[in-house]
Amino acid sequence: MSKPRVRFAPSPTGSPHIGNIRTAVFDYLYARHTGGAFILRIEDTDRARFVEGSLEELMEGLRWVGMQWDEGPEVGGEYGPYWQSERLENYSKYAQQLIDSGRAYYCYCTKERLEEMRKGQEAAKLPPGYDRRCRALTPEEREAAAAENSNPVIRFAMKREGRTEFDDVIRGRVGFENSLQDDFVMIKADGFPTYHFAAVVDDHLMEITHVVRGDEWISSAPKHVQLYEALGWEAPVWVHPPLILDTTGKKLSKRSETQTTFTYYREAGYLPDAMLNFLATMGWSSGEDRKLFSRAELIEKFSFEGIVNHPAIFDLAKLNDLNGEYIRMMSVDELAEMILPWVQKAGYLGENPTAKDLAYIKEVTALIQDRMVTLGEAPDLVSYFYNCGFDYDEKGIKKHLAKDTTPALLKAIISKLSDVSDWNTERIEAAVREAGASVSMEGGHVIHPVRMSITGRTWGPGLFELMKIIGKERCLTRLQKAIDKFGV
RNA sequence: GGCCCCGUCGUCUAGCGGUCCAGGACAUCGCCCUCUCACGGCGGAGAUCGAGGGUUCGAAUCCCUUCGGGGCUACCA
Repeated sequence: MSKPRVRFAPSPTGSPHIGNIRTAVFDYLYARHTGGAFILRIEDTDRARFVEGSLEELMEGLRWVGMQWDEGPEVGGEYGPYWQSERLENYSKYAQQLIDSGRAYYCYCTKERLEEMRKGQEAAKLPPGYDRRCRALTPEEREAAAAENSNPVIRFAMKREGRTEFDDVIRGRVGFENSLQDDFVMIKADGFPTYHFAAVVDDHLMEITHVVRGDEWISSAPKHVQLYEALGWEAPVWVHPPLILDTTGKKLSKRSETQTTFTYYREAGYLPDAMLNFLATMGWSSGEDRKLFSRAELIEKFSFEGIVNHPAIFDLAKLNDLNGEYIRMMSVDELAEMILPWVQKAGYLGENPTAKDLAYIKEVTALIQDRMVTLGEAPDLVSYFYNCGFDYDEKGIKKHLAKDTTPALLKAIISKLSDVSDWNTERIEAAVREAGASVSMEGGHVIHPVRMSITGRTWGPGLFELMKIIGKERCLTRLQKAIDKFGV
């Protein structure tokens, strides 16, 4: 048997959707697992909904998670073009073939008539659908209709009797009553094909072996199955993974509270591997009690059979947990490198950091690594290592600085610290504790005021480690500043 | 409304007739570590497997019914 060929076929109608990307993950994993081809095909058949730049955003997103397609835009391939808008001849050719064989027909009904018809059906509580008025026109009737409407659409003549059944890898055997099916439009009045027709023609021409698409498509699968039949083509294997739902249990949409734009997660500082891990394990399970999977493991273990048959609710908390895990798995050097652009964007470092800057950011990174969930948090976590003009936490001031014991304590600490010549954590700690003891204070009572003075915060990395990195001079300055500011 | 799909802790899931009075992970709570916050370690609470009937010596696992949720129902994908 030849190698599988799967395709991810998005429409460039807006920012890539996280649900679609999850489907792409399944495509990608399956292709890599089997050594098959992962194809990117652009379904730009709806000219009205086309959004400039969305294809670029999508490709950038796919590459960001490391899902490079083997055929498609920018990489080419033997089955191109990979834009449906450039494959129009194919659709008219096969549409004509279907008309000739009696399985498709021109429909001259106007939108107005269609709307009226629908209203009537609604009022009569009948299932909506085209009434097939143009399905069996006599030559005379056709001529008359053509005179009225010179821009007919082409409809597919669905079977009127029996059932259309097919096997879905995830659902098993699924069947639909033919009498309930609609004679859908294959070619629109503007000459462009609809999804149903274009996808079938292209999947066949591109020799797609497995059609993987969201569950929302399963009810239109009979159209596709009948199309394959009518064209005399062998249908692909159908795979309809369940949808991803928002926290209210509805299909993810722009209206959902959950961020549905894939790009958002990249910009928020989630890691590609964490994202891949998260997406892959939402709706798919290897059967093991495990949450961390490397890309290689995912590829090795993936199978369609492991896809569950029920929808999953998008859980940000889980993504956050995974991202934290991936951040902690990185070496300090790697992490520092990833953090760098964020710190630069925040203005803490310039375009061309010096070797000293780089060494410094590594030291800082080591201290914040365990506390970081997303890269996007880096600027905040890192701020007081660069910026001396920070604000002080209000509650912290009340609790640790606005006390009459504060000035004496901080003065004692400045004095002790000034004598430290070898600025390392042991010496700093000793000095701070000794200074505290000299004014009869210890533990948190001395450490918290110092932390507040030096970072403006009540929490953070170990005080002495952080002081070591910030340096003696800046520490002393900040302590003095706190005395001036909060000393009574 | 009609058609189709789905239904195990709050969430993601394991489970394929007995080893399950249901396991793991996230979230949550408590304890330990500790200068705080994290990390880490330990522990707790949390699912009568949507409900009701069968089948069977035995069911989360098989069958039927029922309820609930979702998807589709365009000259959008």
